[in-house]
Amino acid sequence: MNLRQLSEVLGLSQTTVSRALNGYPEVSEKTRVRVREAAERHNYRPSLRATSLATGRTMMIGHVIPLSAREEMVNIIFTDFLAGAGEIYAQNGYAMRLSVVSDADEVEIYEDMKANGVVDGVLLHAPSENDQRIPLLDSLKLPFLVHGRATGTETPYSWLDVNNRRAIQRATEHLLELGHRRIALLNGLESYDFAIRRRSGYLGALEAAWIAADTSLMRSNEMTEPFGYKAGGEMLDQPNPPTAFIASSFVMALGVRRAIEERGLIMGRDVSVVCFDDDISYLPNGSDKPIFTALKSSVRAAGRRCAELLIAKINDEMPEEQHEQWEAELVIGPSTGPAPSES
Amino acid sequence: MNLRQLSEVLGLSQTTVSRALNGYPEVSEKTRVRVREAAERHNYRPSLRATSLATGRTMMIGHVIPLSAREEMVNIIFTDFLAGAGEIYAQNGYAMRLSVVSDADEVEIYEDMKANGVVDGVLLHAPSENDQRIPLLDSLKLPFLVHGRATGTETPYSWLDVNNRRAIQRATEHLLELGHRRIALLNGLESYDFAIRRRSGYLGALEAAWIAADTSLMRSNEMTEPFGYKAGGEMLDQPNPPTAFIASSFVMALGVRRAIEERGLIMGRDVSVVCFDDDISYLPNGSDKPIFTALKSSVRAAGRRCAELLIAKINDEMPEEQHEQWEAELVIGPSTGPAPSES
DNA sequence: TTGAAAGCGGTACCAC
DNA sequence: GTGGTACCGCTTTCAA
Repeated sequence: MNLRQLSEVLGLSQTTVSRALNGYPEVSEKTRVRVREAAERHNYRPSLRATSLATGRTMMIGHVIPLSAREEMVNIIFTDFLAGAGEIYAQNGYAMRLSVVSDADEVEIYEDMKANGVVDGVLLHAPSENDQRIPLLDSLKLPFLVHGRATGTETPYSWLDVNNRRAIQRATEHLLELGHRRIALLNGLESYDFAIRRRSGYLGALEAAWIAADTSLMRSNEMTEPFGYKAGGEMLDQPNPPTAFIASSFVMALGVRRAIEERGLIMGRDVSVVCFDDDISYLPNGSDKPIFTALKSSVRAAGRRCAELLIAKINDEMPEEQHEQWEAELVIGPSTGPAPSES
Repeated sequence: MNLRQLSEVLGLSQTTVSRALNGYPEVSEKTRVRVREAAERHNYRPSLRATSLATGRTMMIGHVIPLSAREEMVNIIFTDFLAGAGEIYAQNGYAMRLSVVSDADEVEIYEDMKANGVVDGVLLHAPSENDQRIPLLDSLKLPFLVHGRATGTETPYSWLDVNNRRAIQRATEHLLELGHRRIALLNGLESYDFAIRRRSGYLGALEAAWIAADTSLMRSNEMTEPFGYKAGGEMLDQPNPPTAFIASSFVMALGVRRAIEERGLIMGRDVSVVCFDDDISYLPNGSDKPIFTALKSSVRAAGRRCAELLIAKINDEMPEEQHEQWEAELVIGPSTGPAPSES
């Protein structure tokens, strides 16, 4: 049943039926009621295809997942963030359009989206330093919101980010207070802005404690378990191994844990591991070691907030660029482990 | 630049330009080349809004995530499965439409999708026993493919599923061979078909070994870390505790691990834990215990295959319903742990 | 081989 | 308050 058929059934014009259904004020109340009932009775649903052609709006929000960044994405963004955003989208009549795209097409896809007119706005994930997608989206006049930030970008843009720098700084300070002096950082790919900020927090805390950074204790790569295992193991096999690790993600921390246990070392006694993750908060904590992780609910809330801001933007309800920096809901504990043995 | 403008520039009709661009044979080769070049030069991109209204196809595939099943979804489906499906979609010009929906709207959303015409097909996740969505989608004539199976459904439908029953049966047999007699099952919600199959595999292995199932060793709930922790702990505190656990997901296994360690028990010596997960394969394995888990790559492949089948279905290239049951790529090892101590 | 014109199913301007 | 009608931008029949 389409609009024409419905209007014929009612003996009204398409115009009137359309207006009645969309809440225009000039329709008389009795007509509106009659139309609503008929629409309900005939199970009328307007075609979104037609509506979007006529109005230019698709009620879709684009999320682009570059193929190369899959590992990062899977860790950082997917699941809770998307679930949170999806809830808000649903409440506002939007749906999420997810496209996995090979890196070569990364630039073109935004131009396509604009020209095709398949989305009303875009949510940008995992920006890199001076991310080129931001000026691109800006010039395309496609409303967008960045989850994270891109240092070095002069184009004004709205973003929402967790305070990555402070989170890792606190983690480092925490380990320093426990007496650790050789603290390793297993970071995500430092082409991503969040990883740069995390490193900065790590370095800041060390500097404040008058400890020189040791590059043999700093590694950066895809945030996977195998990398945590490999890098962690190599560091432990060094002449002067670390007594504590800060992992940039949960799965990395699992890898480190495996490396530790394989060498007959005891987590929390010989080596401490701390991790920060936007996504999963389940760091196994039976043994005597610190936990340091953002909560799932915090990420979901971030997804919700991003969605709200983006929708406001699409509806032109945002007068100027908005920026929100969140403190991660960090958890430390329950037991923090002893100081490292003197070496 | 739209079709009309392009055709004016070329001094051709919209018809010819459209045909040239869409590879219709009746266009002369020189015209086609000329049109292609002009389209390229003017950066012409056809509006998907208009195309989909005209053709009735949207090049979108719907995935529905019920709000209540979020936890399950996040574990089972999201990430690798979606990434795999997304790759295939992209290769074929499709995109994924993800909608998070409250449970009350679960039925209506499919009717909406059909009437709205926003998707060309639907991928169904986490079916329950006798899932009502299957006859619904069938009657709506909306092409769909089920990831998983729904026992008790008489409507014919295409599905792709991992062999959940055999996977858990093998896990159980494995623990039995190690000498375990009190093996606990922490299952997902048994309203889901996969959970029913897993339980069946567990019971089958016990029965074959002439061991009576003990309901105090069987629990079913959302597959979260807290549930694994709680249920695992309660079982361990029983007068006659289990010597081994089979967890239906990775995060559940982490919860069990926490419960074990909190009680001063040693993983792999006092208690063994085995888990099966479609998603994450990072069961920490430093200590002496069995690992039993499906691989990430296997799930990604499943996503790809599902997408392929669904696209074939949408394009009417599938003569009859297709069913594929996959053996999970299971990993056992590296060390299997000793037999439980006599009690 | 090319073109004119009628859809697809709505929205919104302009009359009445 | 209601209706006629010209779009939105592409596909597709039918005629030339």
